[in-house]
Amino acid sequence: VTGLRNLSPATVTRLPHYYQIFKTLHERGRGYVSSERLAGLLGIAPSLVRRDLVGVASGVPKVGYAVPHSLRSLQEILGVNNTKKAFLVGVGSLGQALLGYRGFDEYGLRIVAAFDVDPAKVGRSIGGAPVLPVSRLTGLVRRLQVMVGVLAVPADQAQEVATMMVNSGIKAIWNFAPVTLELTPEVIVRHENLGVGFALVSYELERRLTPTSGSDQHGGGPCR
Amino acid sequence: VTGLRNLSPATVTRLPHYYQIFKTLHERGRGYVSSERLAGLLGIAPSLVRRDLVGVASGVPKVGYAVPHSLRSLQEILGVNNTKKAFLVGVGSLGQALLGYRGFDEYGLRIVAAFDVDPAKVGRSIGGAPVLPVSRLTGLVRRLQVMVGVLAVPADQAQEVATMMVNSGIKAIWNFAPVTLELTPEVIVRHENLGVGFALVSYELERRLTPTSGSDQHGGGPCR
DNA sequence: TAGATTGTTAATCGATTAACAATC
DNA sequence: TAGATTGTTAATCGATTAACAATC
Repeated sequence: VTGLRNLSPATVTRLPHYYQIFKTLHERGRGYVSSERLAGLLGIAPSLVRRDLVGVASGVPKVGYAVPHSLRSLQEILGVNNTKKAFLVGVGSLGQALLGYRGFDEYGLRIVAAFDVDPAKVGRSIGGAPVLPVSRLTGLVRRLQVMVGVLAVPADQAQEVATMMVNSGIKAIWNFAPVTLELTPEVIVRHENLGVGFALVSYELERRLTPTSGSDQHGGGPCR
Repeated sequence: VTGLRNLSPATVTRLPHYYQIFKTLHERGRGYVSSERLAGLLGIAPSLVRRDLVGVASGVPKVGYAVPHSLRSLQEILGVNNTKKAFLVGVGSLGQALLGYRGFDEYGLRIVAAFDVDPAKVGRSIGGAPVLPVSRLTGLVRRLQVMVGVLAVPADQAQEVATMMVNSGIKAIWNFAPVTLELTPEVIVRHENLGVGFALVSYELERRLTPTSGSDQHGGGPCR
């Protein structure tokens, strides 16, 4: 009931979805929820839900999982006990959307400053983060103990900025630019690719709409 | 070499990453690439790369996969042969970022129109899509044969808009709003949750930075 | 030819499900 | 108490890897 460490990667990917669901249920005033209902919302088996929630929340037989308690527990695991400071580079429309996204704190991401080359953007403050000139990044990473770099620059500048971030001491890069970055293997890189989400939607549409001979119509369950 | 249908879900999730990589390699003028190099970039085994690419591109022993040919083939599988029309609702910062994202076409997503309740936003055109009043959505879905709804509205309006979309005939919802939607099981729903990406970065950081007794330092490979 | 790299199969691994005893 | 739902284990499934023959 402390961190992500002991969980499997598969469980870790589902945790934010559980969080989302518990938050929604909480807002709707539901006090308890069963593994069966959660399973339905996630498109997985109830037993897997119960297993995922070991070490997150304890359920009550015949009643289910207490929504407020589980929600608080998830907040601790994902956010409170797990906060990482980050710099975001590139204050275009995507960068601004990311900065404006209230709720990264809840997942443990604290964007302490944003950077851009455009002097017109420098000086403002978006979503609580000041926008600074990129030239100042290098000097601030170690001083503020920033671990994560969020890359929201155009594709043709991503490699350059990524290299600079890593040289400045950043340990992990969360890349939203549509390019493949080449960095030393010690650096953690995650390429966020919007195409992935849509490819899965598309795949599911094909599967359900193409009338394959004599097979069941749809596999059921949402694709999370 | 036609669609996504015959591929495994796991392969489908990687396809956009392959596409990205091939595009980057193409821009850098590389003519061929080996499964080993691709595997390194994706953090998977070379044999899995070779298996993924069966039905996508054919490699040449001792040479590798032809970059331009593989790229074109991926474009066909993901985009050309697979195009779905979509409506986007909610032209806030995220909605605008999504509309401005050149490259959805390449993944088969064609956003033909955007919708917003704010009259100030209506009438403009962003990323080639006209912004219309939400009231006009229902009448246009069947007329234009729109399959997909992209939800970029605030959380508290998402359920309402989603229900409307489904009643209008939309078959799949790609949801960027931070809420859990409740819809009939025939509807395909994908909840895009930015927390997932960051949770995995965070997980990897913990894994590598926490010095567990006598275990290997880092598992290596990027986390895609 | 020799050697590197593909395509493919069998073995391994991890994740998911089904079943059931424990529990409120 | 009876019944529903959890926690946990064993069985299943699918995805990944390793190995190797085929090929250029």
